[in-house]
Amino acid sequence: MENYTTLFSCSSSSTPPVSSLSLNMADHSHAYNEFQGSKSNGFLGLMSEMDAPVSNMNVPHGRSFVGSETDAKLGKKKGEKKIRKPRYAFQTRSHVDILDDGYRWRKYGQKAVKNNKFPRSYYRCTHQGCNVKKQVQRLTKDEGTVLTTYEGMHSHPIEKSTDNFEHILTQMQIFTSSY
DNA sequence: CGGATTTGACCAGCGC
DNA sequence: GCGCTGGTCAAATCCG
Repeated sequence: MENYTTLFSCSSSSTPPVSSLSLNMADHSHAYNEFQGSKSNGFLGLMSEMDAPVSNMNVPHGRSFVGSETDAKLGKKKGEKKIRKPRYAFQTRSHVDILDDGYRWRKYGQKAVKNNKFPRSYYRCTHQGCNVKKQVQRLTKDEGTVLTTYEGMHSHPIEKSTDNFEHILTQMQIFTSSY
């Protein structure tokens, strides 16, 4: 699991506690049955999908990971204001958009995107002072895959048990920003 | 009754 | 300069 953490840190050289992320993920107890019970097959099948080529996502090519992110568009103001936070994209094989990672999210928007016939949902962490955002979008190509993009870092302990999240992680294909 | 969703409006950046 | 697109706000609504 450490390797995932490494991936996270790469683009966030300037971003603070990468440790918190890994910590949060490692911090768990158990709520596994939740997934085993209702969504069962979803993640199991994912494992096999795992080594399958990820090509068909909207990531341009090659540069699927490593923080190249930032800059690009968003003409910076005067040299430092609009620094875009690194974003971490997870492509997950699941039939449910709601991937509960243990944090409490409040939906604040939904938008239809041009290349997807499915809308993209915008969520924000409800914890006070924690403005971590994430957006969930489902791939047109196969609706069984959702792309979750996290932006920012949680500055507080996780709110519910996430034993399952660790499992999900091991079965996810991880990318970082740049698309 | 309080907090979470929904949904259309609004806004800013970018390409043409 | 205009229109398109992505991202956010906020009022109305829903639900426990």
